[in-house]
Amino acid sequence: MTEPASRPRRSDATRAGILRAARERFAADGYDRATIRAIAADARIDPSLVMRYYGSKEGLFAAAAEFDLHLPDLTRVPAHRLGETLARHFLHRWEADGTLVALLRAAATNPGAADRMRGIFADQLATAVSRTGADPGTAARRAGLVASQMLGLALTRYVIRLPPVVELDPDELAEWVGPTIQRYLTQPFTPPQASAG
Amino acid sequence: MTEPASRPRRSDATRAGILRAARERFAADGYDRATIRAIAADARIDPSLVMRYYGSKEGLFAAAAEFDLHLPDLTRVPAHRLGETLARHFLHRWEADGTLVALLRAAATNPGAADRMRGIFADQLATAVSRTGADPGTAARRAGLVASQMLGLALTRYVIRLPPVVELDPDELAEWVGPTIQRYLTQPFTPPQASAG
DNA sequence: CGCCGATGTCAACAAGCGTTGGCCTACAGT
DNA sequence: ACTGTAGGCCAACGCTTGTTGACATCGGCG
Repeated sequence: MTEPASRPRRSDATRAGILRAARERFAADGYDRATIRAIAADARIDPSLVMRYYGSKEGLFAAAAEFDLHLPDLTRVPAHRLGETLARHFLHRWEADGTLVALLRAAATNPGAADRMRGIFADQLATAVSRTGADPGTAARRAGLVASQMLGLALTRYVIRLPPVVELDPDELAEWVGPTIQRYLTQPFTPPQASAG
Repeated sequence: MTEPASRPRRSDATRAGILRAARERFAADGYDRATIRAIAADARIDPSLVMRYYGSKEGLFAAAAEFDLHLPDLTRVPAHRLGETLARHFLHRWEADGTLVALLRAAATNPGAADRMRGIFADQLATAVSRTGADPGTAARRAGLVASQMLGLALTRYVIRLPPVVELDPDELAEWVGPTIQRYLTQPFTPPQASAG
């Protein structure tokens, strides 16, 4: 299946350039406002080449929005540090790679992007959470709650840029958010609703 | 300033219809994909009327994205129930009015919408938080953390539609998220980093 | 050299967009 | 009944978009 590296095609650099420009544009502008023409201009090639190599704008986005959370093996993390570990990992990952921001911006208006976002969190986050030893019946919900906080952080910090969230540095954010994640992962379901009356 | 109600203009119904259709379209499609033509079709009028009444697409959005969180007076809420109260209020408010979702979707790609979002949280949420008796020096950061969780919930539930977050009902969500908000509002800053070293 | 596929450019297409100005219609004031 | 005006529709504009197909250029191979 994997072709032998015998023929490093001369166009590989062009392909890669298009992909890099596409990621930047999608991250900065979202799916609709990022135009093929602008991406091609950034990569200093003709727009029609984008079509040749990626078929369509949708195809280009699909290639540009490939994203791996690179989640660590949570079975090797002490149970009481799961929250902090995850929070730190997410922040570190996002600061280094804008792809998630591109995907997030696009997911707000593009159904395909939203679908891919759901896939990432089902395949990667929910899977990792289910390996923490959490009750399998609750793992998906716990992963959803974790996603709500971590994506909310990405949204307010990188997309909407709420000043207080932008100004806090990653370490401070992890200290605040870590315990939240920890509780979503470990607190028993149906919490004491004692005072209900 | 406020004109006497002497002249209930015949076009008021049209204006309102445009606004209603605009809110729905902006909420469903975001700023770019929501077209004036589609909004006009929903309201069963001609696209040019939208221009007559709201000047431009930007103007229409500005009118459609007017949003009041209607936050309760937090000084009247017992200190230990602030988190639960706020979480419940947000969820209730969003289930009833799609305007915030419209603003959220648009804010992902439209700078003006993001600006308005920042304004809402500075003017309404940060103000309310600062009245809880929190240290004025930390109130803005606390409000930012609250926003990160609540907007993350809105994002995953209404925009990306992560299944586990969609399936939980508002009461369950409030039980999970309430304590998070409570901690963001009340936990002292520079939390004990005892175990370091 | 002469061929040929891979690589890249150019010009144009049809469609959709926000926006504009002219024209028709109905109603209030006299 | 006549007229002015507010409310509404229609057709078109200029522009940008994704996408396409014809044409140029390069680089290895006979």
